[in-house]
Amino acid sequence: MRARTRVQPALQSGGRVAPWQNSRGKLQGSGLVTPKKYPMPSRKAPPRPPAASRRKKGTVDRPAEVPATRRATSYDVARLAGVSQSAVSRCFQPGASASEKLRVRVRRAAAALGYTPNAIARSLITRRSNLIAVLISNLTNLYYPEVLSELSAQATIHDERILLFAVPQESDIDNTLDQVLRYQVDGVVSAVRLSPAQLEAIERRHIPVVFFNRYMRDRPVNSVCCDQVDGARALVMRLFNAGHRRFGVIAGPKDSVVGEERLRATVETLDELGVRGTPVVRGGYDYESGAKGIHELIRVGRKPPQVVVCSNDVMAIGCMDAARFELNLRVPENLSVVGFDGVGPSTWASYELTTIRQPIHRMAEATLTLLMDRVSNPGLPPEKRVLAGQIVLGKSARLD
Amino acid sequence: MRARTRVQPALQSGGRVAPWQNSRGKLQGSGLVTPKKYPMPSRKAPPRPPAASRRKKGTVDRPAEVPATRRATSYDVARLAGVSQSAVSRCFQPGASASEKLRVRVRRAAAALGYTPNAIARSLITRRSNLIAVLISNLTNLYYPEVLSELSAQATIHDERILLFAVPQESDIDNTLDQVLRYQVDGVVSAVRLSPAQLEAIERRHIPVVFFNRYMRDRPVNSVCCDQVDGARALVMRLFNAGHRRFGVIAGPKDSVVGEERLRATVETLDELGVRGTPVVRGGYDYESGAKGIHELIRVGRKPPQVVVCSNDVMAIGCMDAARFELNLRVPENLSVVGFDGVGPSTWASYELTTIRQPIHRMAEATLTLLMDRVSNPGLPPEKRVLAGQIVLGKSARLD
DNA sequence: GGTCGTGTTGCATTCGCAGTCAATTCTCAA
DNA sequence: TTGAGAATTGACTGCGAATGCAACACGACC
Repeated sequence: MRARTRVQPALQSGGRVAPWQNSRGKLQGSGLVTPKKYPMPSRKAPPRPPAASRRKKGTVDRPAEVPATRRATSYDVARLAGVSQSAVSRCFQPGASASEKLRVRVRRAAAALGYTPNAIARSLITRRSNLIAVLISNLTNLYYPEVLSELSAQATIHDERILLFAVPQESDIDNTLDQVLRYQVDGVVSAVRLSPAQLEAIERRHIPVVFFNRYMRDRPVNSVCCDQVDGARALVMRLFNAGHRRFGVIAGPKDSVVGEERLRATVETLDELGVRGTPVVRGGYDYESGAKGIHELIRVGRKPPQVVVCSNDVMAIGCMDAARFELNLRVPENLSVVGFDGVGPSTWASYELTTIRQPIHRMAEATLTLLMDRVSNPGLPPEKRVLAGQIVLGKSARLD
Repeated sequence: MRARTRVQPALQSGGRVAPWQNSRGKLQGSGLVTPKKYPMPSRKAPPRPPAASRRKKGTVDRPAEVPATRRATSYDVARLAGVSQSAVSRCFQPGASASEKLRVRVRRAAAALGYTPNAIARSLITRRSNLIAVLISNLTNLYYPEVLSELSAQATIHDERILLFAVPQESDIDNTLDQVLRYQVDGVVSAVRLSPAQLEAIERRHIPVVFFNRYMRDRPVNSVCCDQVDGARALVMRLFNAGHRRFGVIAGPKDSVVGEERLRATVETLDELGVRGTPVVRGGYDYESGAKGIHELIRVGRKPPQVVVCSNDVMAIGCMDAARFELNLRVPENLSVVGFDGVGPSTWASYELTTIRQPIHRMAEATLTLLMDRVSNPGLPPEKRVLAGQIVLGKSARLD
């Protein structure tokens, strides 16, 4: 039977192995080898079949495949340096036992061959991929880029790489999760909602999960959140104390746990202050939702609101723009608007939003700490860390 | 010789191997094994020493380690399904030869054990990690999140995962690159600048690189760009035809190749139109740069500009805000402002920026096509794809 | 010189899976 | 019923690096 078609023909270095070139670099044969040291190769790599990358017209011993010379392995380095593979391995590990002399020698050989340790192979045996899956949804949502940026910085500190899964909608997460599991990630940071079954699928593999600004209602999970309740509460109180009485709320979708929390905190606080029947409209956390939201609030209420509490900044911005350019209202003179998040554009001069700034840096820090603690110590119980947000007093709301 | 201690005691299911259970699943001994099929285990896994995860007080046969049951491997599945490991492997490969009966049987066993193929191990042997490194700098820059989002979608289409490297400044890329190389990525998409030496380090490992909206001046590389020249040219012409004569430019930093191209195209077009001596100030592509820029332009020119051409949208927005709120100018009546990129906020009602929208979706598509072509066919020569941008006529510039 | 301790290095094995080759079973026509 | 060919399945090896153990080297000290 002829050789089967290769799956990855372009990446194979060639079919056969030269007899002298045992692929493992072990010394074979009966015993006529130098007993002490490895045979010192002439220089560079031992003679190999001519690299097909520079093949000439006639040199076709296989159908059009472009083998490209194999990447150097620790065996190659070992051979060139005249040491064992283990020695090479140890030279690239921080804590391993190896003399300075050896290290120099090995590093020189490695440099000559352009050797870089293969993290894939290392992961296989150490059972540590140094990979963290980050699940994130609306990258275009202004809030997430900063989160991702901070998570990345923190991951680097913990010597982890980020495997990014930008899930398009909050849909088809199952396929994504399958990939997450295949890659043997050390941990998962999820800024998207996971069903209990999905979470279980991950935990069944003993992979720790930390939710970012999100948690699950009916089950203890690791999570890092900004304090929605306190923030919303403080903001509402200030607005109330400044004399506002007619409130309106532009909330997020119902399936957003933290969004609901912001909403609940807002309404409850108003309740305590004796303000009832505040109209609430739903949005999708995007600009258009904010614009539509203010129109709707005006439509449903008996009198237009004096202040609109939005569940995030982008909606607040949409609300402000619509109020100014479509409703001819002045902000904050005729209408106060507050947001939540403290994203970059909230500070732009056109908006100067009054909002709750999330401590994203510290949240990312906490997230990775929580996660890595659980990587090295799988027995730790779930933990929720709630960090206080910071009120930013902009000019979008009249606060006396 | 007694059995050696295992390499990863914490992750092993137990110290000893049952006589029938050769660690590799090989049948050993002279020949007294069932010739046809593998011994069907009672149910689930074969009898093992009690999992130490639920160890009791007395059951300490190893020092306090938290083993946590090992993840299921293809051998475990094979044993449970009563087939060989190869069979299991084939059942999880799309094209492989396996009967429907076998597939069903294996999948059932896999489900029972919660088995997921180990992509790390697979990569080791196939020499394909299905990982793509994406190097990106200012994630907070409004433009990049959308890029990342689109790249991610495209990567998924090509069955690749994204290994994200969000490099803090344009600094210490060398360490980052080292990690890129270690992870045996199939390819690299770089939205950051690389030095020739850095690029060479990657190409030496035969890893294809595609630059995103960027290229190298003195050396052919794969790159996908938006047409800076045509875009800038068209925009300037329209502005000129609308009667503008006094231009000002807020450009990017000098080391941004595409930024320089935008600048050069702008200045050259103006030159052709007979407009000379246009003042140019430099910014860092951020909001504050735009604000500072307009002040500076007014300071350096004899007369204030009628129109400011900014090298990106965020600076244009900063410029507009400063013009309106600090200089009391009306946009576009007293000052026209144009940007470049077409990021989300450019369409907000407060700005309605006139800009060149980059076709990010198609750029991402082209990027991955270019890259994957070179993964499967390393011999392909470098290629540069330039896609036309689209003029967005907002209200930030008077265009008659 | 001998003994012990410390530090360095090599050997052999292992991680989980894919692919090769050979053996076996199945299919269908003669 | 048999044989040829196709389809399916299994045994075995190796991808590249890490690591327990053993062997060795070197020095200090008695």
